[in-house]
Amino acid sequence: MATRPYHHGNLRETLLLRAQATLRERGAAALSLRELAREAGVSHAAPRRHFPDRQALLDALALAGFARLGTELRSAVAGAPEDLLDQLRASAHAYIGFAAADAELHELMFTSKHGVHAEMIDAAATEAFGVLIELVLRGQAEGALPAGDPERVGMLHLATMQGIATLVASGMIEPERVPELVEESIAQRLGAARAQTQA
Amino acid sequence: MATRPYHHGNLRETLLLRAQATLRERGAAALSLRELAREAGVSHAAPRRHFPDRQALLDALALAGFARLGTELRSAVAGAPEDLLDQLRASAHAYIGFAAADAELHELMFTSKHGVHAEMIDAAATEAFGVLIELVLRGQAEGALPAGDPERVGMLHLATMQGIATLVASGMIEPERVPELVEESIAQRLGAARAQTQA
DNA sequence: ACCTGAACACCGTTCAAGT
DNA sequence: ACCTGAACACCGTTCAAGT
Repeated sequence: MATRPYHHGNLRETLLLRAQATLRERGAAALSLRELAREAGVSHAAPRRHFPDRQALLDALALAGFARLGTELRSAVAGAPEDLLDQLRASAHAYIGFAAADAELHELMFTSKHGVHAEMIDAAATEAFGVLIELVLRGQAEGALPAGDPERVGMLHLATMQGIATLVASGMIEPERVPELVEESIAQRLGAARAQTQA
Repeated sequence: MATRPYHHGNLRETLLLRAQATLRERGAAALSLRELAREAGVSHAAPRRHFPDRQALLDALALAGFARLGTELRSAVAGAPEDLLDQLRASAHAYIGFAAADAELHELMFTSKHGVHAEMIDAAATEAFGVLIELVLRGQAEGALPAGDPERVGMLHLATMQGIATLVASGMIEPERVPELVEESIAQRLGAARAQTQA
């Protein structure tokens, strides 16, 4: 019979995987280092080598969340037709869908107090949102989106997606209404660009 | 010498007030029913009459938050010139300012799991956002804002404010950049309306 | 109607000690 | 380098009992 070795060998990943499942199923409040340790079959103090405290675990979850969000945004855009409109739409639904499917994770990703890891998480977020910013840049180059500081126009678009996602998660927007909100948002930006070029 | 009476007489309000301060100063994670009870000079089980569990306290805080947000939005609009643009600007900054000054409360207000009190909180949110929706309606009547389902146009505006607020709170938007984002947002909506009427 | 006190089962965090 | 076990100080929640 194989006895469990003293060194787990893969504890960090094991803890992180279980934590992701718990977060999704029972929320961030239900996350406990001790319970995760129990589930991994190690002592309650073992996680400490990998996550010095509870916040470190939450931050690691947020970080992994941004990595996955980035992947999903990229593949949504890659899977859509070449058309700018289709890609804007696809990325919007990918973003809002991510937040709806993993509301607790999404909340964690945008919480105000990451403390020590704030910089790392900010960098991951910037990386994840890179696709959206690129899309906006392309739209501006085509004259389809409003001109002006690309960072500003991109951030505004991002904020709108973020806002819709949060309002859906908090129950203030019914999921069925998401498509028309996305359409309205895109239509208004295109309209604003048209008004600019006609001025 | 006056001895503390057996009945506190005002325990619920006392707990709520202290909780608001703690939330602002040390965050939601630091909120403990036992500590609040200690600070109020009652036994640790006393809060139970007023807040059956911790979530009930958090929900009460969210509810009070929406009430205050509604007040601040209304007074911001009331304090601005008659001009639609000025009022849109004023309400936007009031909203984002509220979230910046009370990031933890704002987070709590839009969390995904209010559970039992979700309906009550939704109603409070709708009430608080009433002013914004009225503003949008007026803008549509003047032809200054895009036409179409007022709920949709209003929700989109709301979502944008919400998104900017969240991104500021999470450190992804520097506070100094808020004014230009607000201006860009308003300008794009006005532009979209112009493009509509010219079509 | 409102509050107390004891009890239960959980936490996060720390640290000397083991492998 | 990684994990254990005991210890400490905290929780939320429950409930019989007091005023």
